[in-house]
Amino acid sequence: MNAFDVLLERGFIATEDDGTPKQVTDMKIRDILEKKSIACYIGFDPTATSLHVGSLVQIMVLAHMQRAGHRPIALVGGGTAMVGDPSGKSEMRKMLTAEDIEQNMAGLKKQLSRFIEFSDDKAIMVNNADWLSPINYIEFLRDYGVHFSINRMLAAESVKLRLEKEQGLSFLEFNYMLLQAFDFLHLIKNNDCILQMGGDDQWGNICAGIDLIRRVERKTGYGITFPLITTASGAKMGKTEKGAVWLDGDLCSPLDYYQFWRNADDRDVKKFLGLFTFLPMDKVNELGELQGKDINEAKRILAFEATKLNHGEEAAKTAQETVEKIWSGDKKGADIPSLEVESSELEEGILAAELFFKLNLTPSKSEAKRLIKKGGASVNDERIQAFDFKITTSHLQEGEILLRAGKKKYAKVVVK
RNA sequence: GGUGGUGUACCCAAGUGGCCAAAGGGGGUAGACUGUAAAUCUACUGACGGACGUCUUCGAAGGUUCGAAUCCUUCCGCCACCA
Repeated sequence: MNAFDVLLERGFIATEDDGTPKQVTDMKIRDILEKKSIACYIGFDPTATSLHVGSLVQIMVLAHMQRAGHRPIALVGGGTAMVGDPSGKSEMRKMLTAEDIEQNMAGLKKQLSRFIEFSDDKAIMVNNADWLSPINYIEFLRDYGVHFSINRMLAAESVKLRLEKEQGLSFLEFNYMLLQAFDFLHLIKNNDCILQMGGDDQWGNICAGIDLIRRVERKTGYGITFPLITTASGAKMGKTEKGAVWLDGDLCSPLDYYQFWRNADDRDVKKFLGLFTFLPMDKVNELGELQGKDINEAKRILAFEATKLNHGEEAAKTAQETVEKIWSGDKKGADIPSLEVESSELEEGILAAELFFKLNLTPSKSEAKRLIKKGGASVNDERIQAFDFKITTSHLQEGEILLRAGKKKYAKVVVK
């Protein structure tokens, strides 16, 4: 099957009610993907040291492309990150220093490598700062500025939105579109990259690139965008204030990562299986049919597969075992966060709230006390009643003490 | 450059001298109910302290006042119109 149909089938590409694909600049791209091997790209912003699950759609798309025999290019917006994309944002983005960007890029490559094979240039990562930085303003205006129509740019949805809102739009941000268009032009010239993809907030930028390519190179570029994935409850995926679900294991442990998927909304399970695993579609459909509590089996598989992709099979197995041990009531030796304490300390008794805080079960001691008051904290699965409850050696069970915050977060204390 | 407006906690948004750690909503967390789901109901949601106490917070720095998010001064950011 060609890459286009794969993406379509797995739910990456939005469709009309009758099933015809939306957000594709030209359906010819389907035939092209069928008949030959091409290079395609997606841009990532190096705004943090880690990507989070919000970028996973883009990553998976590149991975599917590679599997179908195409060559993915991950473009890191090292140059454009210094400008800021107005698309979809109500605020101006903070600008980053070159050092920040450098550091972030390294993180991104590491993470992308888990999904995409970069060896032998089967995929490449490029930084648009390489060609954007040397640009000379006058030359750029003369050579490319002539090709951009302000009228057309103003009509772009992303720009229109900002103009309507009271935030307005600075000239700096307005230029983002030109730079991104230039990226595409650069890649089609130097890497034969004829396809750009991205989130659907990138539609206008992608079209601008295609336009520019037609005018300058007399070639045809193609674009496909993907709808923003929201959870069934309407929230943007993986972007909770406190816990953006990062791909980096240091920022979000494999265990938490596993649990994130395990706790997916019923209504999202089928969609997620298609988007975020490589399971064959008949398997996905089969799992998607499950109803009622049987759907937990599908979530189990989703969590495992998703974790495997990001953290590797070993980590996924460990996470799954740990979680299932805990839920089956067997908490001994589970691989959960732990803290060592001196036995003398424990003999005197340690404030439970203190331990909850130290084990990151709560962000502060106050929060821990609140949790206890709410009845959400327990020691060895017994609810703590008093906010100044002390934990002592009497709570030791086979050398450890199990702490639990809420239903799902566990940690343990062990004696040195 | 001129005029007017605006800057509040994770986000949106009230608040124009004390009753403001700051209404309301969203989000988040917890409890009940369940299927580690959803929906619903309830509670919590600055930090620290044995909960009535202290400290830090309302763009920044100063000032007036017994007392300021609220008044004054300067500065910074953003917005709109004019030029």
